[in-house]
Amino acid sequence: MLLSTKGRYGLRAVLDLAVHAHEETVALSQIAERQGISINYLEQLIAKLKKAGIVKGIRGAQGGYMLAVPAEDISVGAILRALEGDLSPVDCSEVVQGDGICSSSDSCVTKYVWKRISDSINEAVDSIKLSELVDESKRIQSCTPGGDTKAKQTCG
Amino acid sequence: MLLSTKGRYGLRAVLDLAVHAHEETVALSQIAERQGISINYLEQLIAKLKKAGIVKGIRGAQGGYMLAVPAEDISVGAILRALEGDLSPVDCSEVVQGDGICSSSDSCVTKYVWKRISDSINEAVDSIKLSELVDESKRIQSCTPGGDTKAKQTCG
DNA sequence: TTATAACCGAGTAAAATAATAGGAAATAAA
DNA sequence: TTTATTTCCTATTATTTTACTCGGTTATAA
Repeated sequence: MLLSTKGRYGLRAVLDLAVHAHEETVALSQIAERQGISINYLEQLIAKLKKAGIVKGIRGAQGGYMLAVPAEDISVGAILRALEGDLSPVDCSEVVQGDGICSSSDSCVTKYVWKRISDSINEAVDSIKLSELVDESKRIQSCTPGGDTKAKQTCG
Repeated sequence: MLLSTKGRYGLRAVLDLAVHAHEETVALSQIAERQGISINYLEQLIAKLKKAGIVKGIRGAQGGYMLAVPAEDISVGAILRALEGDLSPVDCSEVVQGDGICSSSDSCVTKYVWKRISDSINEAVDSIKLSELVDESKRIQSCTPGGDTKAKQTCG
């Protein structure tokens, strides 16, 4: 459980928003209900996403949220970092810097380990775009109208 | 900070143990002092490593710990998993299973994301063997006898 | 016999997480 | 202009996890 509910709920919320992007705006209450997340808590998560420039809010009646940029331009990495902070396995000071020179030789070796893990995670999350998840999500939905999960053959 | 002190201290402790493996056994008190970790806390970490078959303890006076298997056969992944538990970003039930069929289509898409992150992390940590870290550690030590960190040129 | 050191389980303080709560400000619609 | 809606903002709180501490028991070399 390396990720907290912030990242887990938050990604689902953004995906929900992206899937329903054809509507003008999507109210938090709708996302909260669909995803089964407390609206008050979701409010805090969306605030982080807003700050990171991933979503934007429209205030007032009939207001709501929408993506600030196209889904193609949003990576899962950007979303998760906005919600969870840096995805490094340890804090920044413990990750070896670019020049590869460590101040403390004692923990220098483990720093390389943290760097390799860190790079690996970031590479993985940055390679996934929100648009991919939207496409996949729509594909799955179209296969199971009304919750019919029998049609696995053509939709697996 | 995806990893807790368990994984961070623990890896350093195992590395310390591996580096000093030429001695018969290494007492926890020695590792604790060298690494600046509370001996009582370290005791709990080493218990996990012992349970995982990574180290073994020799009881009694002049006892201590040693690697249970050669350093070549121990991956950083095994060490971190022993200490931190599963390195998955979310709990097991939220990671898509092998057959690629999800029960809940709603969160199915995010499960693929967790799986990709999970695979990426495990691939990274499993590819690093403890013996590599030992070699690297000895190389650095030999470059800086008495803490001389000026000899970066030949040792970078 | 004694010193040493692993082994074991319970407890505890601090921090982080996961919320809850209550209101202020903006805006569309009536 | 009023009202309903919805974002926006800050503070508080309950729960959980983390990071230890403490006090002992058991095994064994000297």
